[in-house]
Amino acid sequence: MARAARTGYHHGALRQALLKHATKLLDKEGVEAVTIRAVARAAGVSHAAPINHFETRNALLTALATSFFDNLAADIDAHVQSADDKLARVRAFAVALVEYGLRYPQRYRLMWRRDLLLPDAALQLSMDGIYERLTAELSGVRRRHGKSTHTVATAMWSLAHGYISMRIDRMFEARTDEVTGQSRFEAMLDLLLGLAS
Amino acid sequence: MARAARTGYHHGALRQALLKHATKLLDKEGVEAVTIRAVARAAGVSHAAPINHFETRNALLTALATSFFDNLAADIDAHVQSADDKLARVRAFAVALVEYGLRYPQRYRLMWRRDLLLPDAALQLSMDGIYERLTAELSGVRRRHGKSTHTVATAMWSLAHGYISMRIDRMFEARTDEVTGQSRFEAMLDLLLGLAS
DNA sequence: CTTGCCATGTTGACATCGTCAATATCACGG
DNA sequence: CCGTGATATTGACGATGTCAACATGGCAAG
Repeated sequence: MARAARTGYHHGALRQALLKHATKLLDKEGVEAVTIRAVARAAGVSHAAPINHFETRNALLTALATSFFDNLAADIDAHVQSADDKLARVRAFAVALVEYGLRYPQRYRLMWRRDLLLPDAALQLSMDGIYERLTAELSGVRRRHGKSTHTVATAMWSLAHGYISMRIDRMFEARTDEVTGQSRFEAMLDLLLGLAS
Repeated sequence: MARAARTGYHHGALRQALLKHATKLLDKEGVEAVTIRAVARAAGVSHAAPINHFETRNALLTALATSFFDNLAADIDAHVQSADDKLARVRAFAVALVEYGLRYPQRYRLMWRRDLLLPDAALQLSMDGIYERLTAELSGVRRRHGKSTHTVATAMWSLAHGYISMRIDRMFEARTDEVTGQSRFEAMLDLLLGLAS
């Protein structure tokens, strides 16, 4: 299985092709454009062919989201590894998350569309992996306050997720004063981590 | 106009009725269930009747979201007014926001579905009103750090929005240790406001 | 080498949706 | 008393997800 060329009737590697075209459609036109039929058209197969590889549209979207979580995890690892200081690793985690969200807004949105994603072991695993990376990094940092690691993790996660969501939805567009973009987020992170100057 | 009883053919107060049934449908089954036809059925009119009051489905959803933002603003005002201390008012703002989001998850989700909401002056006004309340409360609070009011506002907003979103999507479900719910969020807020014990 | 099985594709159908156009009803102002 | 404009209805169209019936052909067992 997983052949490369199509034999005329059978495609040969439809699953991969579907995921590729679905991602392209998602990035370009948003999740609404990722219909089974549109993806099938893009791959040059009949409208019902995808059902052999993804039982429903939501199953396709779930597979997509899983792959995005894995990509994000890789990005995070790369960022974190290139930081020396323990605190810098924590910041690198958050920065990687924000960068991914702002770079691929449609993917990021899909990743949290609980109403579209099926309960799925693989997806859950990929998601949990990210959160575990965060708690792992945080547990190594000394704290002056009495909050638990989970509290700090939840706070950082919420801050980053909220910031990304609002930026994607252009909520801050009209009221950015001097500081914007990455440095804006890092200033917020300083606040949370008690590093405010 | 805005009569009460239906005359047999004409409804009399369809617009109100549509919004009421749409809200009920939304709370019960999510935004996907809020179709023009379903709302029309609930109101006991034909499938195309709503078009006289809302040009498209998204226009209906936009009107819904606007009313929710107004309700939220009222909730916030009530919470904030019952606090004496300036800092307590800021905390009351955040708590009101979180309470609303967790109380009406489907409404809260819809309020941020930029892909479903039309660019609309009334909606924008209602949204902006909320953010302005936050900056107004924040500008009265003394700060030890050098961050601007906007930075703190953005941070608080992001933290609350992220927390609500993740709670709605049950992201923290599996990993809540001792502290949960409201007190969990308040602990996070302490962190951000530099009140960590 | 042959044969038959079954994963993979195709075709056609159905219900549902948003939206539009044509038509019907009726409350109210002239 | 009448007709006109706002409001409802009916019917249609194309798009969608999904299912069932059928076609194709790669591959493994004989």
